[in-house]
Amino acid sequence: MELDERKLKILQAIIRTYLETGEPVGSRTISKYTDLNLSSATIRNEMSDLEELGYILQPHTSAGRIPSDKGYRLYVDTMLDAKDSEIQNLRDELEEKTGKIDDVLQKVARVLAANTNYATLVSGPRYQSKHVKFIQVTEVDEKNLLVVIVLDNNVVKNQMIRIDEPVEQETIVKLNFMLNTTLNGLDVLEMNLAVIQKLKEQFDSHTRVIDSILEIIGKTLIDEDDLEIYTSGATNILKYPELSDKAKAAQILDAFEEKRIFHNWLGLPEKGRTDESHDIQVYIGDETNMDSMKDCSMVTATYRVQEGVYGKIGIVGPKRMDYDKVVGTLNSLMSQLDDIFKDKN
Amino acid sequence: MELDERKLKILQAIIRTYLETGEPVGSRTISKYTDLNLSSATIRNEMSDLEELGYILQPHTSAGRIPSDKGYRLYVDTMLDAKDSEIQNLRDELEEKTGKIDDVLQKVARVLAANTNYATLVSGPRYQSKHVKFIQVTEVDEKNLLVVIVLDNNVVKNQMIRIDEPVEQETIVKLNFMLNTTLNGLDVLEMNLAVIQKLKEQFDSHTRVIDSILEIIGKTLIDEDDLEIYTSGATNILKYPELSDKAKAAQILDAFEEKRIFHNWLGLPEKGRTDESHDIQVYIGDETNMDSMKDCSMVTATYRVQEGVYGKIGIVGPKRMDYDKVVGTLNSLMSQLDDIFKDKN
DNA sequence: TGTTAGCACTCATTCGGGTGGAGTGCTAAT
DNA sequence: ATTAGCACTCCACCCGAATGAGTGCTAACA
Repeated sequence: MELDERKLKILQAIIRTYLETGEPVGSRTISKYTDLNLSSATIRNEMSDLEELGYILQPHTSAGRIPSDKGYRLYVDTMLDAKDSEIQNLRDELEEKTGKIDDVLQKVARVLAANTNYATLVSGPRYQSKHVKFIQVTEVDEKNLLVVIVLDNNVVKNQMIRIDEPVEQETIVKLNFMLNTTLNGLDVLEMNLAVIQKLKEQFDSHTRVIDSILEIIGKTLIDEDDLEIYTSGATNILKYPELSDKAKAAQILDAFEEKRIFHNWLGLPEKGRTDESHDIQVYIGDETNMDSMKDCSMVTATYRVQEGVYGKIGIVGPKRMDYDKVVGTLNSLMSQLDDIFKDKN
Repeated sequence: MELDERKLKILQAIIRTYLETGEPVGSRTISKYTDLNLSSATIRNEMSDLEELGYILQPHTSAGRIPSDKGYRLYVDTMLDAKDSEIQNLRDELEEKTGKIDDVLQKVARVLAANTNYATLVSGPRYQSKHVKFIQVTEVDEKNLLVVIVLDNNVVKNQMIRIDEPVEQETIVKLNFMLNTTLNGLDVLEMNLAVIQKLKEQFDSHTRVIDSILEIIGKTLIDEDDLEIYTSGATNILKYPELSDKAKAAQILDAFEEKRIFHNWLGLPEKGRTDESHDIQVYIGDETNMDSMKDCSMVTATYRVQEGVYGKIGIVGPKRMDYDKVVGTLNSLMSQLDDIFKDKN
């Protein structure tokens, strides 16, 4: 059996209708809905075929059909028109850019959630490789040294170090010089034992301080944890009856609270259709690879702050989410985000 | 009519039973439950009185009684035994103190939620007054200056400033000296125009830089927003049928997502019974002053990191939450937290 | 006078049967 | 190949009866 033109049209009609109503759709509805002018009986036959092909399924005999994951997949891959999104200019709402990128991202999540009525998440930008650009150790008072590290992506990290005995000013100056000359531009991998040994030798009287500093640098460079994820509108999922039974809702909401679960999301493989411009991906059900999301779909996009620095945006909703609108909205948003980040650099 | 001994006992029995079952409790149940050996009829009479006094209410005729807010209040104020909490040593779980206070607090929230089956929130420590202890401006590269500010509570803030033209090393040294001598120890209120004017005069060629720095300092000192609130176990509320209908649940969960709502919580007045040791407060229903919490109760405690630096811990659950256990758990936790923070200083 | 047994009454919940409607699959006619 | 018609299935809903927990009241009792 083949998926001919007509079957496609019917499948599309089924999915469209189901997206709207959230209820199983029957042959009569489709028979009226389409421009095919077919009787419900014919539709029934076709539906029977579509079911056999795995694109739709019946919750129980004598109920209408609902799209299967395979059906959604086909729909997303081949049937979305890239129609203009009717979303208003998000930019206005983002315009008061406080300069802090995390505020912007949190706001993006919020705006997106408000606009789509789905749950959203936005990951902070990830830097592909981090190098030390600048290190500075300063004495704050007799008991505290402050270590400031600037990475080549202009991210600044700092940490206090407690010291037992005061360190002379001169030593600090020397230390700074040494640190900057030896470590500058180095990746964490390149800070091998030889380099470290060399440093320690020079300051054998302050090994504890050096140790602390190296530890901080290490942490800073490999820190995976501090990858922020901003979320918004998690409770939107309660709006969709098929997700709002207690067990399912708790599972999904937990995921949004315990954002850690989404960390692996950042590494999800590309799946099916890739939107030319903004890397928009759709994951349906199990494709998300997250058990808690198995009843959801997720649309993601990637934004770039600058070359090699990117983050992701995700929208989570029921499988019957309005893919068309979401993709449109994301496209529009991404363009605007690009602009905003461009302005910044 | 007076609240005599017997009425109290009956009220207590009603509340205890209701806390367990979550369902209206009838006269017969109480008649069996108590050691009073009274018939259900007598209990009924007493209940009728208690209702008239406002301590309990009937959801509808011919249902049992449930405690009113006033009833809970009385219960919490006078009937809690300070029995030892059976909670295991939380400290073990917190022991791997990563040194970062926010990690510790997030963990506290998590442990607490797991132990109580309620939703928890923990506010980051708040500093009563902030003064500048140390400022440093450094040139990171030709286009960027880095401003590092250390407050007297050892909180470090930093921000980059873009500059159009390079600033000579000498100027920076001078600038640092000036900033530290003029601003050191000052509160934001004390940085009046005179001080600012003086600074600007000295560096009239770099007013833009000075402006940026002052702006950053200002923001740092009055920053209210960066008061972090950590939450955990929000979805626990779905476990309680009386809270898990869609509208209510969404409202409460929203509050936990949009943590901002809890900001005013930090300023809630003391209410009723104050636990001697750890400032444990119970807010019932509207007492929380948050509309979204009107069907919940909230137990809060205050922890102190050091003199004048404190934060709050809150537990949110249904009104029929197990106050006894929660207060016990909090007490135990607070002692352990105190120790942990003591170690740190 | 406080306590209790008994009784009539209320009201939420539950359960089963009946009904309507939506939908299907099959068959026969076009 | 399409369609009309029909029998059949099954969910959803409504209704009414039964259930049962609980109350308030009254009258009797110690």
